[in-house]
Amino acid sequence: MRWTCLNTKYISSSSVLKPTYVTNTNNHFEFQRFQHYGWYQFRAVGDLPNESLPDTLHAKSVKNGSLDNLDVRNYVTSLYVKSNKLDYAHKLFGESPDRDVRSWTILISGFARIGYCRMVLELFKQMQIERVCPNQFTLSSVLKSCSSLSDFQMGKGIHGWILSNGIDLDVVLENSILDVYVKCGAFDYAEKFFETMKERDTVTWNVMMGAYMHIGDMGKALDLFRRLPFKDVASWNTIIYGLMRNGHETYALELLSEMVEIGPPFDKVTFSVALVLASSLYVLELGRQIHGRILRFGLQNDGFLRTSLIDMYSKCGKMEKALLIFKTLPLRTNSKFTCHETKTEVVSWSSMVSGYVRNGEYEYALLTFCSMVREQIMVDRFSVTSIVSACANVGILLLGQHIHAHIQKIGYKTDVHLGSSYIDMYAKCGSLNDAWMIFKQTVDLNVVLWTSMISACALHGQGKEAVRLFELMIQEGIKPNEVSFVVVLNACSHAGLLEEGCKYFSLMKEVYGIKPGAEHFTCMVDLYGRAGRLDEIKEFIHKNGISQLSSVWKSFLSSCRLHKNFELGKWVSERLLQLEPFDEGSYVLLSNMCAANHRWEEAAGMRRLMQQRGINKVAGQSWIQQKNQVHSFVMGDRSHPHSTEIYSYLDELIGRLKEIGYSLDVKMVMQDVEEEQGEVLLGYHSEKLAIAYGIMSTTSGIPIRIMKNLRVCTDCHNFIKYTSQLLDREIVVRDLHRFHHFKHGLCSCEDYW
DNA sequence: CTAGGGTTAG
Repeated sequence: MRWTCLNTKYISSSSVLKPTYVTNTNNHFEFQRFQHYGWYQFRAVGDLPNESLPDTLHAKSVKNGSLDNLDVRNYVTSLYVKSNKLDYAHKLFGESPDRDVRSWTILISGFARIGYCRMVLELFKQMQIERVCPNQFTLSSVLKSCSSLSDFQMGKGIHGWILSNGIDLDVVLENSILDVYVKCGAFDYAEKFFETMKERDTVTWNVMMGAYMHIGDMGKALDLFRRLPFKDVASWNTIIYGLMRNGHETYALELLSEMVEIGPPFDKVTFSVALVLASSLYVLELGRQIHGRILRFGLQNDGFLRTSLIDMYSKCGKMEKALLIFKTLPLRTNSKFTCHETKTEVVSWSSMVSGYVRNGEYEYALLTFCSMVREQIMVDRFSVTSIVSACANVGILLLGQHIHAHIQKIGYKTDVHLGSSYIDMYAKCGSLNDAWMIFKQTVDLNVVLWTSMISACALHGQGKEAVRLFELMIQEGIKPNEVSFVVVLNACSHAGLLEEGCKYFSLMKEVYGIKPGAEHFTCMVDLYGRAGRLDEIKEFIHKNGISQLSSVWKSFLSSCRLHKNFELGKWVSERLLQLEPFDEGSYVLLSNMCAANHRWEEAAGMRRLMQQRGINKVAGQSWIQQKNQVHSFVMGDRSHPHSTEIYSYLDELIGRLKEIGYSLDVKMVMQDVEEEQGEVLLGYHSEKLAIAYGIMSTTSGIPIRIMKNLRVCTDCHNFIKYTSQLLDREIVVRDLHRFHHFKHGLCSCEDYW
């Protein structure tokens, strides 16, 4: 986990986030937004010779009275649809005195094409009320929308209706039905239906292949692919994408090159899939080559490929490149876009936002998000989710609340994606209560949501509560996955629950068949270490063959320090330095272990070695938010405008604390600090300065929240405990790994962090 | 006027 100190002056101006769209919580909400940004400002006409044709024709037919004719009206409507003026088409349709199947179909297929599924279903409902019998075209459009929305009931209903009304089923319609079942995850239905199909074409096979890939049955999918008599581009795309999603990137890459040799030429989707493949393999070179091919094919202006490129570069850590691609986005001129292009424009923006978040550049993420709002780009669910996650990592509660309110104003309901981000955000911003509130309010709880909540508890030192939740989750019939186990093992190790931890570790392997990864092993080593079972760690490492994992050795070493086992620590550190000769953490750990055992000479030697090897330590920094400003402090810092007052208040405070039993251990301050080392005397560590400022500048009663980029040292931890007692003040400290809640002289971590 | 394949969460 990496925290960032963010300067809110750039982003806190609340006017920036003023909601600009129509707020409505009913079903038409999406439609209104589309109207607001979408088609009405667009004039592009696709394949029409003259963009004003529908309007001209419309006006003409009104004049000569031919608009009373149903066929003419249908024709004009279809022209509007073609030119992406769906609002006009809809209006004309609504004003019609009579409509036939064709009128409905034109409109429904138009909305289905641009992916506006809710409108399709709404129209279909009206159609039924007016007792108009749908034809095959209508039905397949409606089914497409059902599958996009994963509306199983609706799809099943339509299927039943088709059967009972004796509608002719052709391949296209049958494929649509099959697709609905697959998309809704009803594989038993899909398979049963597949058996009854009269005719099967390439599309049918592709759908089935995709279905097998979706449930992770690679064998069946590959078998099908190999036996397929005719493979089109989509067959290749499906199989390559499926392999990749199932974690077989290398195999996917092999097939991609096979495709180059003997397969059909690439299309847009192939390029897109190939880019995702490059980024999941972290092979920037491959991505570059694909980019080159896209340029050669002249496809660089395709919206979807632009977002894929942005995504690839950002996943490979090249935000500058991503930004270059992003800048090729045509400016909004209100006349050039079609609906489809608007959609990919939105995705480009949200890709940028999530790219910045992924790369830890939260400030840019927030700025981009703000521009998005300002430029009136439709803020979609993706960008909203990303931005919540940016707030989580920035850790400013006020900002998070602000964004939360804004999202609610836009009208997005809290689904699982957003919900888990909210929980994470509130937890990381220090408000466990709000995290709980979101958790309790969300209706469809899935693994990710539960895992977020369990992680939230663990983060705030409530290990036992985390374990209780984990048990509850299993009782509710939710299957934990690998992340859930990382989180629960983490909770166990924080709370010192060795037995439970071991139980879950074997449960994971034996009952859930999850192969432990580096993180699980590290948690286990941590667990043994905190419980003081140092000898068992050696055995554990040997037994599991994990001696190449440096995180395991790091955890081992800090346990040696905790239990002051110098000899063993020495042995461990040799292994660690072999694995990570340039990692600052290893040196810091080692020097601290020496210090903990009063080996001052060796501790100093360690730091000298670091200097010789040119390894720099991250400077300790603490920050506190007051109103719209972030005040940050480093040790011994005098740059703050009120620094004189802060220091004299701190001295006075330390004096008063000493009266109730606090003693400043200079030696400890200088040495036993994991991160901030004692070049400056008297222990003006950054967190003390931040807390002093916090007390001075706020009224009593409200908790003081400070953040630190490193771990808290023992002395400061002590200092804060006494302060919370003396001033009867709640102090919340977020350090590198967790939250400490200080109250009445005690800390939620129970002095074990 | 019609089907299949491509980016969000812990």
